[in-house]
Amino acid sequence: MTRITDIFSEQVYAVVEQIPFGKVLSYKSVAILAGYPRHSRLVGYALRHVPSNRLLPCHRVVTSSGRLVPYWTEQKELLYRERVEFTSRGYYVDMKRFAWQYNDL
DNA sequence: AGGTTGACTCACC
DNA sequence: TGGTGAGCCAACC
Repeated sequence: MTRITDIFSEQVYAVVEQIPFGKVLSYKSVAILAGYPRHSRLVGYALRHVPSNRLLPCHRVVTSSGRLVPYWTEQKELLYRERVEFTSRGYYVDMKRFAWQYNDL
């Protein structure tokens, strides 16, 4: 297939695989690092369709405001296990402290 | 071929 | 905080 997301998805996966334990990245940042700055929505599409056999820490990808995936209750638990902390009301990841600073590479 | 749909983001209020 | 509306763009009817 020649769908753009086939190539795109591979690059997205490659980025997500590199997110360190205990850190998160926004869809937008993943899109930028994958080389497609305006395709944050497609990152969501790609991650929603990750093959089940593929081991990928996609729970470490959140919205730019730090929100979690709606209706994916397991995600918060996974992040808890990595000692990722949330804002007082618990709706947002504390991005100030837990967003991966990939600029340091 | 064209409208609808998002695991999105940003600006505003 | 929280809602809305516009911009985004390929997949999917």
